[in-house]
Amino acid sequence: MERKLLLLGLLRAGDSHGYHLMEMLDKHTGTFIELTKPTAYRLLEEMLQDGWLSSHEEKAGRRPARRILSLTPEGEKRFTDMLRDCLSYYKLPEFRQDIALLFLGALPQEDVVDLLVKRLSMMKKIRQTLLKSINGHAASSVLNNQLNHIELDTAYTEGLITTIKKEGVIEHG
Amino acid sequence: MERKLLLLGLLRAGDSHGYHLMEMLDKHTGTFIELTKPTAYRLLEEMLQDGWLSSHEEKAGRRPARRILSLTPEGEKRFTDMLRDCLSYYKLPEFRQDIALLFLGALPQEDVVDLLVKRLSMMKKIRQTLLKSINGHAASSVLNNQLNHIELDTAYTEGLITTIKKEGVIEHG
DNA sequence: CGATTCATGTAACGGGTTACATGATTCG
DNA sequence: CGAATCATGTAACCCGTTACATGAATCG
Repeated sequence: MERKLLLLGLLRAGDSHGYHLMEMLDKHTGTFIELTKPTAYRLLEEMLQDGWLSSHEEKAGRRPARRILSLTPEGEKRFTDMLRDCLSYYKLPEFRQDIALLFLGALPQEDVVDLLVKRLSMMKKIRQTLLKSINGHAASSVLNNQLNHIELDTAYTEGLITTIKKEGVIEHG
Repeated sequence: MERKLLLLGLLRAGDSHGYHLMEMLDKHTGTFIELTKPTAYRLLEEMLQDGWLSSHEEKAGRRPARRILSLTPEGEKRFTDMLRDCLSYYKLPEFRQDIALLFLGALPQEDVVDLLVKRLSMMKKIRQTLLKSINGHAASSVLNNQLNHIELDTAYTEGLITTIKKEGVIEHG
């Protein structure tokens, strides 16, 4: 599972605790990965149970104690195993958003254009935030690939809009 | 939710029953959408409960009875509402598979190349099946967009491989 | 002194999958 | 007669989210 891989990968760079890991992810990957606190804490807890991680409490000043996590040798092994599995595997991500495009004929043409324009503007916002997180970023190669994907969708949507304006909605199914 | 939209959209074209809907999806969208039987039956059941659909039993020959489903006016309304929502919304799909690319430095260079080559071959298989389902297909515009996405990833991965061969693994994080 | 940050989590729910259960019908 | 097709579903589980709970420390 990729999220465990991610957490283990971060811990490989140095011991850390849940809160700090989440901080790193927010900055590091931006929109790239969505991983919420409850999920992260649960995954870490699981990996502790399974012996992939060890922990000790650390009191810095009078703050609430941190649970510092470290990779165990077992965890290190699992990391490389999972890494090999993930690297050699590919799956086309699901483009659920495209489902709606199958039914353009169900709405008046002008409405379709308006709605697609809204969709376009969302894309452009996302593109902007992606661009920001790319600047001077370690993982910029991966993020650049994402940028290319969103630009592909943008071009596709723009094409759809102009086609619809010219030739009307194409009926599917 | 896009899957309900999809089922409603299919039912808009004519009354049908669960099994038949699943058949249409298998042929129609190929790899495009993954929707398993239990999910489909549950979604249909929910929409029946909510009055978006009505049903009647139909005994064809001596086969097990079919539950024929029809859109109600309520269902028709929900369909267009959801369609508008989905059309005007965009979200970048999550590329979880890219997580592994953040940690290429953790493996020997030759291994990374081998693993990425495997990944490439999976991409090419997926591309092939996509190409097949595009031929003479109603939803070919959307499928073509998907094809472009997979070709983008292919090119990216090929680029990675040649870079690694030339310059070694780029360290992240 | 109120808001934000640091730091931990739990509870409840949503959405989806795999594997299992059932049983008649038709095809080879 | 055995396998595939037609047709319905349930049970158990996995993965993930939102919203909530707690509480000290620091900042403005």
